[in-house]
Amino acid sequence: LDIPQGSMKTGESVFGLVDGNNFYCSCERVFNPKLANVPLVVLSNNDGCAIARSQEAKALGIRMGDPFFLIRDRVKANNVRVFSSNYTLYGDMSRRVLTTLQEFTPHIEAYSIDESFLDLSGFADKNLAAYGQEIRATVRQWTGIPTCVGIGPTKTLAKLANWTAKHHPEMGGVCDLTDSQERETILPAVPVEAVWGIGRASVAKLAKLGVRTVAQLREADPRAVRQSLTVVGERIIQELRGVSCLNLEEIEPQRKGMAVTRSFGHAVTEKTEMLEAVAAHTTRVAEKLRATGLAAVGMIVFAHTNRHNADPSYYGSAVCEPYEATDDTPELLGLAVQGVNRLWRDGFRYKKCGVILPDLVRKDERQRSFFALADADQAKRSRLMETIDAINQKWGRGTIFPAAAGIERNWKIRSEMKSPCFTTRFADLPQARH
DNA sequence: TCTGGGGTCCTAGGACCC
DNA sequence: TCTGGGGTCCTAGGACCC
Repeated sequence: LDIPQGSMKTGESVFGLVDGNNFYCSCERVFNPKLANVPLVVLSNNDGCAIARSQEAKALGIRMGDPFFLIRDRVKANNVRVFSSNYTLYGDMSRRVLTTLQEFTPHIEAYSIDESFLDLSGFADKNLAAYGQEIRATVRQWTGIPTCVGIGPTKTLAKLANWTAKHHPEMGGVCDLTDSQERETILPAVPVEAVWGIGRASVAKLAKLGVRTVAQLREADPRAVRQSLTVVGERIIQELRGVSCLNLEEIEPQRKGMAVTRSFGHAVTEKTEMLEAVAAHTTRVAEKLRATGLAAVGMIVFAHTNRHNADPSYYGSAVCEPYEATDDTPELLGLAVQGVNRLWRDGFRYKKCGVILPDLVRKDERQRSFFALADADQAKRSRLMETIDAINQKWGRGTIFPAAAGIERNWKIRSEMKSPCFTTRFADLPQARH
């Protein structure tokens, strides 16, 4: 059986998946008790779409990704509390949850901002469901974040267990699918779209094969499924059968690409504004590079118009390459300006722009070039960048920045309903009384 | 009568995730 | 007026090599 990625193990592995409930909404509730038990949504960047909804908001029929301006009436009528996203807060709360989970097992994969896989293999003689309850209760008490815990012999089954716990409140927030008898009662009732890795397109393809439930997918012929869902689909079947194909990734692999892209708060028609925005995004992505010890081999600058309206449409992009891989802000800014000059077309109403670094290398392993700056000059530039990063670290992001990134920033995203950074800024500390 | 065999690397596009 | 942002993986096909 040709199943790359990870080694195949059977039997003794046990995975736990801890997932924050409506995570961003829960973060907002931790420091604002008035938000308990009321409908609440958190919006995407630019206050565009609903990307997190409390149970009460879900009950009102507000769906993931609903554009805010389309649900505004329902929001008003039902007094739904609305927040712009506050990633500083959510990131810090995520870190607190992770720290708490480390009390329960040393082997953790931080899978996303609100989900972690736990290796529970050594706990097989314990009552796993009871251990799951202990985890939930501790995370709740120490961080204020409610979670659900799914447990299974493979990552895919742990994910499915988590889904089950979320959809069956009577289970108390924990579902253990390590027992195959338990799986027999649950899997036939779960629709195939609940499976990790099965999206819209795969649901349609599986329907043609007559596969609608998770139990049917597990019993399906792996070769037939591979025909339409590739090796990914075949791996899912094995995982559902309890054959582990996906390992716990405790060490974050080196990332392969990096990007900073944003919509504009208002349509941009002036090239100077576009240059500012691209420069600001480039400045940010360069900081991210240095924070991770990486350097960019190339850069794609892009800008495009609004695809949702009748404005004349234009998608522009330009590829730029430095002499050698770099993490230097001024050098990347030079490339970005080149990019804008090449892609800009007068007369369009631009909606979004961004900078993508598709190929990254470790800076200390980069291929050197004859044509780059001399080493002594590079060392000076590195010290300058280190100093700027240190100042911005100490006094807050954006304390000093290249003038090219603009002062007024009329193009900036909307973020009109943002909560304070309760846990990361002294000025924003929550008050117990006024 | 009528053109080999075995590779690698790169890219675009599709699909999926949170 | 108004619709997010940042990632990963897989495959097919083209280009190229000997």
